[in-house]
Amino acid sequence: MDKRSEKTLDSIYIAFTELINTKDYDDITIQDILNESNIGRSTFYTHFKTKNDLLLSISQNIFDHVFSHSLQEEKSHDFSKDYFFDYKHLLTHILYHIRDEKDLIRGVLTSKGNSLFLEGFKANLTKFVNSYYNNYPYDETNNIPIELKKEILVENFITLIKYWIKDDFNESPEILTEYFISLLYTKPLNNEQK
Amino acid sequence: MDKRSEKTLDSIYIAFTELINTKDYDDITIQDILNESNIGRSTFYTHFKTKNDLLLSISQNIFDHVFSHSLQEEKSHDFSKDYFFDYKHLLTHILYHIRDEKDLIRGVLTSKGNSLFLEGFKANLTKFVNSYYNNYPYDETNNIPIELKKEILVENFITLIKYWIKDDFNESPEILTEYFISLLYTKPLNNEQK
DNA sequence: TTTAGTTGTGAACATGATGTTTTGTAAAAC
DNA sequence: GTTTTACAAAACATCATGTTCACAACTAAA
Repeated sequence: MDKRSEKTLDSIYIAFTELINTKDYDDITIQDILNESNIGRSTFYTHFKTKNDLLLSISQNIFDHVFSHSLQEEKSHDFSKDYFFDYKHLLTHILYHIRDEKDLIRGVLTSKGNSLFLEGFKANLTKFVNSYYNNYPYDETNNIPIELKKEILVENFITLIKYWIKDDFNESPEILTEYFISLLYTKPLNNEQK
Repeated sequence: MDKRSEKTLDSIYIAFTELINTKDYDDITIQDILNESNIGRSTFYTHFKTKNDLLLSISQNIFDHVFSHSLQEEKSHDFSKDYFFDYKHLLTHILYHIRDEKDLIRGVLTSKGNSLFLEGFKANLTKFVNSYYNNYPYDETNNIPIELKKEILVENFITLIKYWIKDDFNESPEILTEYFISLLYTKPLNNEQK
């Protein structure tokens, strides 16, 4: 790849990371990105079709980093025993990768108008959840439709990340994993249930 | 209020409801709204400052309908006994109101660029959750920070609504309430927990 | 080092949405 | 019946978007 292109893409990514931490995605104009990165308008359009296209590209970079290793590990690994421990380990692994990208993820997950990123994030998490249920299809912890349960798991994970961001990534990935698992298997109430 | 204003606001609301069910919020232009509602540009701007201002107004209408009765009931009611049953009842009540507004809520909750509505929705749900924990501050069902737990509850409720929408509001509010409660108090795993 | 091909740049331009202002008209309020 | 208020239509300035073009800068291969 041309070194100039690389340099250009880098400055665009850096400019975007800078901007997304100062204002909402909706409020960032392509003009802002051109000013911040000091590149020409036509240059931007040779690399990206729209602002959303840029966000998709950035999101994909994040997902590659955060998920690819996990999914690869998932395929090469035998989950017939200790599946629970293994998935717990994968989860922690993902959290470590998320922390690596904290500047970008904080910006993109805190910002309004983040639906494009969220969509992709959920899609990747859904793959992960499906993989879990493929290896362990019997979930009798509560009597709700399995599709709803999966969506709840995905949303819970995202809420966990947002909590982590608010906490400025203070707690460890291991603690976060414990929180997530704790949400899955709660103690029943001691008084009336119905 | 002037009958002409009322009529104008109505046509704007109706036009917006129509549009939000055909395209994403981001893609709706003020021009679209003018065309759909057959009102003049200047008329729109005498009532609303921006498109977001319109969405805020519409959101507030929804929240007034969905939540006001519940919060009023919550204040006048004695929750010292049977708090659990009472909150369950309030929850079902809220779900009935949501179903009343299903066309608007479906559009606004399914659409991309819905962060304004979501924000207000979460704020109202948070009030509700806080009210619950004020009357019953001891939650020992899992060992996670109470603020995280509250956010999870709010997000779970929204996920539940989205599931309901996908299901085209087929299941009853009572069933939905059962799902939500079932998420709160799950059975523990019978094999290893840690 | 030269050359051929690719990529970046600035400027100019067309387009379309936003938001403001003005003027005349119709409806509501008193 | 008079006054007040809301409306529509049109014109306008502004701004972001996206395209085009001619030229400069860079890369890679001979």
